[in-house]
Amino acid sequence: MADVAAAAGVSHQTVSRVLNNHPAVSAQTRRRVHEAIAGLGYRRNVVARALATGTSHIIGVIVSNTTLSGPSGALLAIEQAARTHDYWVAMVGLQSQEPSEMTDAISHFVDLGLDGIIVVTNTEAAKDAALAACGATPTVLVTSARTPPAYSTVDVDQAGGARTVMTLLRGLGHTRIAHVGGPDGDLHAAARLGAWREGLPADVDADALFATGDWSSGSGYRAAMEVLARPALPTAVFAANDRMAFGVLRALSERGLSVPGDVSVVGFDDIEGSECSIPPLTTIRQNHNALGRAAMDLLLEAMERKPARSHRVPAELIVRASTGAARRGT
Amino acid sequence: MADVAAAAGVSHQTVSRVLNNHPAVSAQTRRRVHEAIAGLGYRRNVVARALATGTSHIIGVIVSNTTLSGPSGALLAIEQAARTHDYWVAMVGLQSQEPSEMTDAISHFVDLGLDGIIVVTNTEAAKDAALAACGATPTVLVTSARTPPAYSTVDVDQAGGARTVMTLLRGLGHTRIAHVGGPDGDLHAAARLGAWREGLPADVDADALFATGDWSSGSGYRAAMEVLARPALPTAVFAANDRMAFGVLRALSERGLSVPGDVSVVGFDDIEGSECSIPPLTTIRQNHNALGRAAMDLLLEAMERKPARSHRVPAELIVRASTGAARRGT
DNA sequence: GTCTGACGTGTGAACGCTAACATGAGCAGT
DNA sequence: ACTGCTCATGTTAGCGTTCACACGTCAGAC
Repeated sequence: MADVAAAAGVSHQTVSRVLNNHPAVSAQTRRRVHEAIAGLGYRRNVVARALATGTSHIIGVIVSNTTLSGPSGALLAIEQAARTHDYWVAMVGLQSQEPSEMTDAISHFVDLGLDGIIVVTNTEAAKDAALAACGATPTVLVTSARTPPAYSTVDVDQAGGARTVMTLLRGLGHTRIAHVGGPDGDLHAAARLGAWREGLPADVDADALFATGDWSSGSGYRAAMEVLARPALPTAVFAANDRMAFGVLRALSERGLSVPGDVSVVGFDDIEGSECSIPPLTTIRQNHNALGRAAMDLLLEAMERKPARSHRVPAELIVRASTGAARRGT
Repeated sequence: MADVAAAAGVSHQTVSRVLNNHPAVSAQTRRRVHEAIAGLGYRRNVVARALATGTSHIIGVIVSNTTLSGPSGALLAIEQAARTHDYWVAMVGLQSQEPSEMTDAISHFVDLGLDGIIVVTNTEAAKDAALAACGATPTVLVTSARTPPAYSTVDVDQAGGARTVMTLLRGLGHTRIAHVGGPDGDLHAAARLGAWREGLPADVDADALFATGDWSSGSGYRAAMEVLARPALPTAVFAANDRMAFGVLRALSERGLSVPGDVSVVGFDDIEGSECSIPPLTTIRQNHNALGRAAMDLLLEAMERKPARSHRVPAELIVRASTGAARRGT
């Protein structure tokens, strides 16, 4: 910067003013400085600027379970939204459910002097660890967990999406609707499970229609096989995510049951490939881009010390060929 | 830091030495400083340290097309590998194929004073833009592109994987093997296409057995429908990725052709869900973790100014139910 | 003609750390 | 007793910005 100042015949402070678009610089000086910058190929040192201002224009994003399409889609959408606001993203993908890993990641981000942090998490424990560690750094959570009112949150309307599924299936005449749920402790799994149970007729034995998976397609296959081995066959299966729904489709296929003729199947997420399963899968689409934009907007508000608020992104039902009317008499 | 120094009754420099595990500090002083640090809850300012040392312990990762499972899997694996070496990751997901977007991202990373950059890209243009912008910052490319010898590269052995597929199919007696290729300009698509063409018997008309997609399952479906509409049916289809293979499976199912009875199908990537397609998909597994570890190792070497070298991660054939012997007489 | 204010610019310190050198104590060898 | 070495620690000067303030200059008002 000193070189630029010398080349333009001004002080380093004037160069700084030009760089920051400070109004009190004459047009002529401004031009001379710009020429000197271009001539010397000068680039401002971002680290020194961060040290002097205490602001880095970088936000941190922490995602809990990156092997899933949901969190990783959210990460990428957030990064995209951040960049449209001229923020850059540092990220950590947690490998375990250990709260300590979350704590370490957050406190490193705080040390780094990041302008803000967005935490994408699906468990209460991870959320609590994040809030305990984030201190005064503006933080937004992408989660379905309840949070103290001081923190903004964003999530896709999980329960609403799941209720839409149940409304669709009930409207098609289904009553014995099985559910392949996600893992215990996962808040999305819990929200989808809750909506399923509430959408079931009161006289149906929910426990007999329920099995649990770990989000993987293999676990969906096994869960479906387990349910199909029980006395009363379901007429529809609502899987808590598309991958498990793939496993359900395969299980039904192997058992010689047609979809949707014998059994209807619904998933959740609308991942790539759902439109080309056999048959194409009815599912709930999560709008990651809207989620990412909302998270970034709320973080910007938090950085301006505006009051926290929460935003819920609606889920969209995508009806494909895997759902049809319930068979009479079953 | 001055407070800690005062509390421990030493100079700030001694505190710095303790923090950096400098040997020339007596055990007693070291203990007193540690106590003072704990007592005051002191945390070192990472930005100031970066300014003083010129090193940030952060690496940048740029991924070209984050909507695909490959690049996003690579990103997450790299992040994981980086953290085991005590490096943190700043990331950018490019939204377009514009070289200028790559250039902007890289030059911002350079400005940021990152210790190194890893670029995950599948196109020549993006690779060239990256190399033009990275300057003196150590850079490793995750790509199949040819690069100047000054740069280390890592990739999964695309051609080798695709050759394995052809060997398998030929061994099962297939000769009319169709290929659903990836988009033009994509280097992975080109490598897989090349291996397919070379693995075909000389007297088979390759053009009649080829169609192109854009990696999406829908495009795989359309490409398969196009090939199936031609006079001579293939006995096997090799799709350039699993998602397009899903589309192929659906197309075959709708045309009433059984898999693998009438037609065998092979994909590439082994994405989640491939084990539960109908039928489960034979495919090539890409080891993202090995890729990420190798990329990080090479970057560490580059940061130490060691000579560049390249590493190729082997691809693994996963045989599932979608492949079987070719029908006699077809 | 002096005062006032706005405007453009320069000066010094500060941000919080580390690198390089300086200092001083302790000890062994001559 | 003096030299020379090692070891532990302190002192000073940066790293490259921005911030707070001081300083001129010029216009307009009285």
